Amino acid sequence: MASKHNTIMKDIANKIGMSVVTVSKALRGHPDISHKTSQKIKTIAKEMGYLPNYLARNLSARNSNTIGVVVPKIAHYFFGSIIEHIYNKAFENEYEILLSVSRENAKNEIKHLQTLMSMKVDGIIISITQETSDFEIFEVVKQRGIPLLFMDRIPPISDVNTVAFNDRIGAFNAVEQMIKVGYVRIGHFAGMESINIGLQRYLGFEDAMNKYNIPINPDWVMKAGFGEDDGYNSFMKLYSDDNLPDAIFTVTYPVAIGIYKAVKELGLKIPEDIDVICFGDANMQKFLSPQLSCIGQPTEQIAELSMEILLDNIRKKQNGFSPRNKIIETDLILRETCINYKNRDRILNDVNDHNNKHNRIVKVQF
Amino acid sequence: MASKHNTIMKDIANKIGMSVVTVSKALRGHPDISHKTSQKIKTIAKEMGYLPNYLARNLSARNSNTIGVVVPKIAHYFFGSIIEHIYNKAFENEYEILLSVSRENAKNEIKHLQTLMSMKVDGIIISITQETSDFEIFEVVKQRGIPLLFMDRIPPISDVNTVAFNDRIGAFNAVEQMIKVGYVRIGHFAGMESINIGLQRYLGFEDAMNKYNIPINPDWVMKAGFGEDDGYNSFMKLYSDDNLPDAIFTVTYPVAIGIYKAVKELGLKIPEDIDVICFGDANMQKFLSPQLSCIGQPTEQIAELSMEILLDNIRKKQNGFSPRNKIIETDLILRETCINYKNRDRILNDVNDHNNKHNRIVKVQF
DNA sequence: CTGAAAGCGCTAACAT
DNA sequence: ATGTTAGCGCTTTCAG
Repeated sequence: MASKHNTIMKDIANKIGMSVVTVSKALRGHPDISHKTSQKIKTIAKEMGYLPNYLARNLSARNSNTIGVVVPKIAHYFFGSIIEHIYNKAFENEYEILLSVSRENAKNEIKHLQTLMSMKVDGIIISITQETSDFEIFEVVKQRGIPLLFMDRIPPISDVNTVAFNDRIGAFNAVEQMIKVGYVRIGHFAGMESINIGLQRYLGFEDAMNKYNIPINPDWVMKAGFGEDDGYNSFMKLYSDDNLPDAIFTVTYPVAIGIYKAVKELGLKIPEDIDVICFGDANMQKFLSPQLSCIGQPTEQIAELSMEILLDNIRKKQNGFSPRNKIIETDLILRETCINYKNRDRILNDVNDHNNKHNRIVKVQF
Repeated sequence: MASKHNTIMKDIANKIGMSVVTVSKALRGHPDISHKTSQKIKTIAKEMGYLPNYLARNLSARNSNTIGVVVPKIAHYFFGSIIEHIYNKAFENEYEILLSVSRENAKNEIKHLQTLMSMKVDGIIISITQETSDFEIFEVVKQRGIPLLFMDRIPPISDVNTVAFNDRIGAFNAVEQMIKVGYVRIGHFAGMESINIGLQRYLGFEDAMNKYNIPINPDWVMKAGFGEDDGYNSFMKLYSDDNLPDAIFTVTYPVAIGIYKAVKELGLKIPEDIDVICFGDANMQKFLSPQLSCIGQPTEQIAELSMEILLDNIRKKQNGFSPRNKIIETDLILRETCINYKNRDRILNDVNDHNNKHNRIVKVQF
């Protein structure tokens, strides 16, 4: 530290002939100190370019005014957007954010959580990776008394704060939309079931299919990951098996993008050859051709609510705080996919077929 | 801290009847300690769920093994991608990343820089906001002896590390491509000139126009920001003035997206009514319709090089380190825009006109 | 209103 | 090979 300029409290204290304690108190606006000396000290501090040493401050004060955030990805509209909102909320409340990116890797996730604990953050907001299956680390966090909140991606453990979207209803709405448009041959590119968003979205899909008495073709339910590659590969698989459904509901928008990519390569057309709707909105979807319809997740809402609950937990953790679990509703955003029959005749045939076989009426809106 | 489980070194020391110092050394693999006791201590530490307190460690060791990163945005492919690569590099080198997002706000930027200094980071990588015009804070960082590196967005100050793309040549290549395709009526949606990427890309535009002796129409040079809104508004302005060029080179891809949006709303067509090429690549561009051609920036390269230089600076700062300035070349990525004439006859007329007037030959490749 | 004493958890320098 | 001493910069008692 060969720097000219690294004022500490002691320097200020020496300069004005007072003690370090007085300086410390004055700088923090402690009522002990008279307004006059307080002002004087603050002025001098500014003149001398004083900056507090948070390591020392936090070590001694045993709180850091810092909250840790762990997300699986960052080059991704959903998380990018959430993080910006978390920052805003943190700023308002004079908290710092320590951001970690696990890159969908459970080992990284553990490492990051340990680091955050070692940095003595006041609380943690986390969206777990798609592969997280060992939940012990979360127990450790809890046992250490660090307020913890799971956001969007939630592990099956109890007694923790959670804020999630209503994935099941959202998925249901998407699939119901497909059915209302007239589709019967419906596929679902799903995520892992080990994670809530994978499972719940699958269940929503199932709910809708069941409600309309449409049998689920297991060949068309591809359980993979949440990424573009997963969508691409799943689609290619079905295509090469010559076993394409008419429309696909995807668990995330990158998966849908993967389908767009495959479709483009294969010289197919959306929605004529295959129609698509996805869970999750992103800025770019309205620029796709055709514009991708989706289930929109209000990211600002999840970010703000998560922060509010966590901050509340931090403030009240001494006097007993019971974990809260919140669900946020999603929006059905209709753009240019899954809004129209793609092949009136074939669909009519399919539907008639289906209705004959299943003694159940699917209405088609043309 | 009403937690059951917050082992500190002292607890370990007590348990095995040794001193805290021995534990500290053992845990860090200090050669002082015999392999045997070292192993023993490590085992016990693990059993007791010991996690180091970084605040204490860093306060006493006066280095934090942490580097601060400040970026203007995060819900943005370019920065998202860079950050992921920075994380990878940091991991390899056992560094932590403290990530701050300024949200294009110079005040936030200053605040974040102060926080990072207060947190005693070992070094800082920063991409400044589009509005940063007061560079004093960077001097403060330098004076404090904290290694500093500017990445991509660089202020006009000397004696600091910088890693940037060759914006001028990149822009030149984009505009030359437009000219080769046959455009003469070329506009540029530029950024602020106060920041290097704004200025350099403008200069590259100018270089190309000059090389081919095409006069620059100042009405078509819109100097605004780097966002989608800027592109949208600029385009709407030109449109409502009934003064559209044939093709536009944009300073960033969000600006181009803004044009796509305006074009869609106005019922115009790309590239028939207006052609576009932009600086900066993003995952989504190949899904736009038409696919947007651009100048690609190798994000992995800039991230890795930045980290390497910064780490080198950190290691050598005691024994004198001279700031390094690196330039990375860009790629011209041709997709579906600016690859073809949009109106052969008109362009031929334009070009003939132009050649007659300027005694210079622009070749059109049909 | 101000300050002296003690300590946060850890590490570096110097013994032993 | 292990321990003692001192201190990182700050905050929290508790006396004055």
